[in-house]
Amino acid sequence: MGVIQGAKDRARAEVACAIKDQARRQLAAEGAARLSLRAVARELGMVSSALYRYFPSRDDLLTALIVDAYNALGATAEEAVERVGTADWMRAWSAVCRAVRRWALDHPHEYALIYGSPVPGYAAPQDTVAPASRVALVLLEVAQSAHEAGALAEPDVPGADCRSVLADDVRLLLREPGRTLPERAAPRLAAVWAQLFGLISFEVFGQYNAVIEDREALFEATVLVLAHQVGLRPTGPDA
Amino acid sequence: MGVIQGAKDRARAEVACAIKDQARRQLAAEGAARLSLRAVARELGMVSSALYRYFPSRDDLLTALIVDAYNALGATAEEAVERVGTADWMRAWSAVCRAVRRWALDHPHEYALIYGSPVPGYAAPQDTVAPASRVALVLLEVAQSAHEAGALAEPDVPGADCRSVLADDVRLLLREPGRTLPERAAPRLAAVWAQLFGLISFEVFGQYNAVIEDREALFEATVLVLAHQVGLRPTGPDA
DNA sequence: CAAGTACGAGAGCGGTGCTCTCTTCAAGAG
DNA sequence: CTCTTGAAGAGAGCACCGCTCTCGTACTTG
Repeated sequence: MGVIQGAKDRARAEVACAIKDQARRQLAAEGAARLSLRAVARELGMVSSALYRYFPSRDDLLTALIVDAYNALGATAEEAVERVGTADWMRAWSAVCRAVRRWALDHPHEYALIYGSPVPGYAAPQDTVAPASRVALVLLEVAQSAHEAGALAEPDVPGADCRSVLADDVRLLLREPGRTLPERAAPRLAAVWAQLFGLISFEVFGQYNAVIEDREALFEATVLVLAHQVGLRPTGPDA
Repeated sequence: MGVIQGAKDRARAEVACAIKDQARRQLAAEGAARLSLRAVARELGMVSSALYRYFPSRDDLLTALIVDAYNALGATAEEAVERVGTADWMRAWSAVCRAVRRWALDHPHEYALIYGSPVPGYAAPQDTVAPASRVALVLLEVAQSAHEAGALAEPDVPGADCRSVLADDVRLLLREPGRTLPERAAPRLAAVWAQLFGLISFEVFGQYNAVIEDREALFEATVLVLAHQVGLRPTGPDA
């Protein structure tokens, strides 16, 4: 087969896609816990055993959904930053955070799948790490552009920076061509990354019920604090 | 029956406790998804139907475990602050955060049960809200003691405070006798509360895999930033 | 002592993930 | 064009699950 895959492979990919779509629909309706292979097959007019030709187990189907969810969220974040550009880094920062929150609220079960309790096993399969890091990379890109403009401040809390916390993979990533962000800024960013999702998780998972009323206002305000924590300072008037 | 419950009630409570213990053991070993009523009953030498005399459904057993987990974590936080006192509020703040993180890392599946994806239904039962707020109340207590010492600073990020985000329940709580914390400090605290658990969740749920190596160092450093964000400033030399 | 009741056992229902076998059918090799 | 090979789906079946119902028993209570 050449660049154009044969009809058979195309059909196979289409069926796999239909299975994922139906599974995603059940996921959105009932949550990951109640997602059933048999129900998916039933809805698609197949018999349950046929489904195993495409996904070797329920966990593999879930993993595929996880990868898709990471990619959907990552694409959302990337689109947000593309739409506003990084010249005004404060605006870009807020736009990305807002887009991530919006996606999470619109897809609570998919969000729970990727940022809630890890459902299958305890170690995420290797093919989830790249999609999972897309949002973080977008945040890094915003910080990078601020740094290039010389507007990445040092933290104003003493002892907030710490050395040698980064894994080697990330250290290498930071040394890639085009990346000039100092290594000591990365831990701050990683912490803020986690804090951002903590904020969103509390809202999506209902921890703010009967505590916070106007969650959007709190989110918007806190996103500014997080930007400050990374070192971003209000964009100058020339932006 | 008087204050001392009859033998029958005592036996009933003991069996219910044994069921929860066994369930907790399976939870720790396999996770909430794989917790099975039949396996619990089998391990206890009963038949599965007998278990329904104590918990009307699997979800009810899970809810009981959730309440217990919230209480265990809450007690841990309370003990931490009792051990160091609130005179040195920075030390108290770090101690509480550290204790919560320690508990989470020691009980990952129980942590996932309460701060991961909500497993049963979407609305948490009413009897979980009080246990769930114990950690937040401890953090509030630390902030309160700093405020009494006149050491609760205003945020240094413009626009970080916002009005009318609090639910009425919390507003009432803040007006209880002995509570003098200004209402505008509460949203900051709520945001930091969520951010703290975001930090811990990323570590427990493996989001920091291949990203952050020395998670403890990053946590300790970030906890200081969070304290700063609440308004806590380093305790004076007279503490 | 008698009535009532809480408890455990057991069978059973419908559902699940997953495996195995069997048939069909279409693509590629000669 | 025939023949072979392999992939796809159907169906039965296994072990397990949550949950319900019934039935004997043992204990508490009036």
